[in-house]
Amino acid sequence: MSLNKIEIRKKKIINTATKVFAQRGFNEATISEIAKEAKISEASIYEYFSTKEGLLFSIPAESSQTLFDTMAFHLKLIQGAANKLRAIVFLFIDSYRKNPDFAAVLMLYLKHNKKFLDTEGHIAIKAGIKQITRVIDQGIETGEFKEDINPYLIRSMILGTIEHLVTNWVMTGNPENLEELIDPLIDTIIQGIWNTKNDPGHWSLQRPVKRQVSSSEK
Amino acid sequence: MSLNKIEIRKKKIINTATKVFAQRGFNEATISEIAKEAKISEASIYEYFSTKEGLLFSIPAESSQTLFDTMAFHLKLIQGAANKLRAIVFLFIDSYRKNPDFAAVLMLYLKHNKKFLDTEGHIAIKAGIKQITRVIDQGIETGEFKEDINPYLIRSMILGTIEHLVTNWVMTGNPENLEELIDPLIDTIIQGIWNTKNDPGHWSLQRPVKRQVSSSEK
Amino acid sequence: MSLNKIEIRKKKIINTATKVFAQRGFNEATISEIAKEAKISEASIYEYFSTKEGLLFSIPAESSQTLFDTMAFHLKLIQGAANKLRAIVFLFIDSYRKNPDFAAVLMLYLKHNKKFLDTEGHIAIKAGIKQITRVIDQGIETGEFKEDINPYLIRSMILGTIEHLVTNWVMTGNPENLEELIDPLIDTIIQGIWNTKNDPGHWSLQRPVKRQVSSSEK
Amino acid sequence: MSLNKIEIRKKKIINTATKVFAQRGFNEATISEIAKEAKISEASIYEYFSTKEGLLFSIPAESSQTLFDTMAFHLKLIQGAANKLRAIVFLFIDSYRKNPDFAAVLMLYLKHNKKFLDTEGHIAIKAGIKQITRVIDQGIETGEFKEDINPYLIRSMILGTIEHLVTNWVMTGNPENLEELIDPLIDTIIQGIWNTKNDPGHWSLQRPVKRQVSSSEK
DNA sequence: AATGAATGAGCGTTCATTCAT
DNA sequence: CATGAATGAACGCTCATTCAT
Repeated sequence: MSLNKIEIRKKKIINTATKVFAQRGFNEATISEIAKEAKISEASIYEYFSTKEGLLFSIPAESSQTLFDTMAFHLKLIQGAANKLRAIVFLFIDSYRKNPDFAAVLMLYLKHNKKFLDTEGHIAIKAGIKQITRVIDQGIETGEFKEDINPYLIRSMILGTIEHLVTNWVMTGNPENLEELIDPLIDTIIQGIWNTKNDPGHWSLQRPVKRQVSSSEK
Repeated sequence: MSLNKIEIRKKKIINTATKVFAQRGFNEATISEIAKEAKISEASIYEYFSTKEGLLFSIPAESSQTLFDTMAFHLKLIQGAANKLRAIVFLFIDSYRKNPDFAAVLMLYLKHNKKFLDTEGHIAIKAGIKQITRVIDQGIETGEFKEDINPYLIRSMILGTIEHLVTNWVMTGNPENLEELIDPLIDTIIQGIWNTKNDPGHWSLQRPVKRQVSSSEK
Repeated sequence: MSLNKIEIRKKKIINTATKVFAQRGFNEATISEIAKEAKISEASIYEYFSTKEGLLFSIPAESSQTLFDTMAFHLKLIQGAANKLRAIVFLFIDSYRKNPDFAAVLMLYLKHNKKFLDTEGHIAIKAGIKQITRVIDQGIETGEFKEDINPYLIRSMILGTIEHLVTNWVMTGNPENLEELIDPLIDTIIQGIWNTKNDPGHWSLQRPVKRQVSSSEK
Repeated sequence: MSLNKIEIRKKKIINTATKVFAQRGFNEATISEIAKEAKISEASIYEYFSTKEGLLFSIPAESSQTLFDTMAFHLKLIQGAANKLRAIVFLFIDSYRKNPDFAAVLMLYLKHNKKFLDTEGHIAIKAGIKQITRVIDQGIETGEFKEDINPYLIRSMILGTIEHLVTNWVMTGNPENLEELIDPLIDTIIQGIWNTKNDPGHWSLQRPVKRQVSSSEK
């Protein structure tokens, strides 16, 4: 787990770049600025990253991997597609809340960059996102969710809402308490896709289960 | 309705800029490129728009106004908050589908630009978005929607999902048939917020109403 | 003496230009600025003056002529080269003091412009300056001044000192009381060139004569 | 005394800029021209000087310092305020004659630039000029000069005349033999301020002393 | 491996000037 | 005659990137 010298320098550059990009904007930020802040020469940055955009694209690699690994780990422990979806939403939002600079870079400079699509970092993200689709598919198979729902749409609703909320948050500082929206969000979606034929009860009855998940995420 | 010569030139610049920004990206695009494409001198562009970014920020003004005016008009004709929400989603997506370059500029270069927030154009957009909140509030008041829903969240779900879908569409070309997602999207959300105490029936029963609205939107 | 409409417009442009050039600097000033201030269109300025620099070069024409005409008039009334030189210095400094914007333009933007040398305006100035040389030559001929002085040098001392003082004044505001330096300046120079062989007395003894000249200049 | 590589480059830029500004004029000259002439990239110029005007303002720093240091050195060796003033005039004119490009830049583009007043280079010049005032004050104290002369005026006469002569020279090429005006200039001024009460003799009797100073300045 | 120094390449922007009305 | 509108022609300046040490 210990990083060698090179990895440490690389990490320092990425962390500094994340911070500088988030605060000043990608285009406004300069390599010289990042170098100065990281106390590393500009030339050295180019030892590790081939271009300024390459540096930007390297930012999500690790953080995303960590998030999606954590996600995979938890999903195994949780029963039921609905509960799993809730965990996913929670983990996403929690991760962004804890890394606001990273969230800003992701939401403002990566998610809308066509060149990012062909990137290592984006592939990792796509893989992570597939976990959502898988959970939805699972929910349909087990009869938890309606048969006729469109998994791509549901996934887009989840991601889109999160992105919208987090983007608003990094841009304006609102809403201050992102986490408070997790339960209502997931409730609304689950209720919209819940298969009442198999289970006429309401999703909200299963809250206790969710609470446990929630507390285990500390 | 007829535009004078200056207004025509201004419009031509905005239209060309929209196209060029959409195709080449805001930073990659140059004023010289826009000028050449619009067959207008670079200097003339600066007669009308003080900076390149100012030109970018001027793009949404008119289109947005048109969209939100149309929206206000239709909302008056439609009964029921649920039906109104559906119309809103339809109008948004339809408008983006018909103006892909504008959609691209909005989704990729405006929505994530902090400086845009202080802009005339953004104020117009904010006013338009308030219409959504108003409809949701209305739905709660009339008992159509549950009492305990968070209007900000519901609005964010609607906008976030649309943004996510449209962004994907302008970036990758998928999904090709955005419109097909309108019904399922609105169904899912309405079902999530439908007040079953007052109306145990399902939203989906009201489809015929929606269909009419839909066809009237041509 | 009455000016026709065209001459009035021309004069207004020149006066405004003098003011704007003095306050903002020749290069920093724009034609648009002058046009706005003079409430005349930019294009109209080009009706009267072929280029921005041409406008600058047109500024001294009239003022200089007036100054040198006044000078010629007074010189005829005054007896003695020394007294005449004093009158000259007085008239120069007085004229600059009364037209600070003109003085600034002359000292800061005309006197050091090589292109100005070939100009109508400069020819007028040269003619005016010749009056100084003529007075010095006269003083030598009449035996008032030493035989071996260099008229070009004496003229340069007079002009150079005035230019230096006035330049300082327009740039910094000091010295506030330019007029107070007229007497000491002329005293020092005259004493330096006074022919003591013919008149062992001192120039300063002739003060009463100067005083009269001075009061006649009101 | 040996300059490192960077200092050499900086010096090369300043020298080239001095030449180009002198020959083409400050506004007409372009950075690209200077870069080409100095065989250094335009960007490199901006490594050392933040703006074109900053480059202009950096020109006098060194040359002025050298002149004023030389001046201070010689003034210590020379007896008598009058002799000292002569040395000062000589050193000024000699320095300009040997560096005509520098003289041109100083006379045409620096001395009349308000922004230059706040500059490092101007502060050095002011300090140098104070030496003149000091010598004049000294002359008054020792009784060499009259008690009632205005040191500021005398200093202005010396500087003004030099500036006028040098400006004429750099603009038109005349007078070709500036040095020949040194003696008459200083004679005239000294005679104008010489205290005949203490020393009824004439300044011109002291010529032999001056001659020695003069020859030591080669 | 690390960096100080150097630069190529380009772009937004400004105005003096012109022209059609 | 007067001008609103249009533009040609430059130029200063910035950085991402490279190179020599």
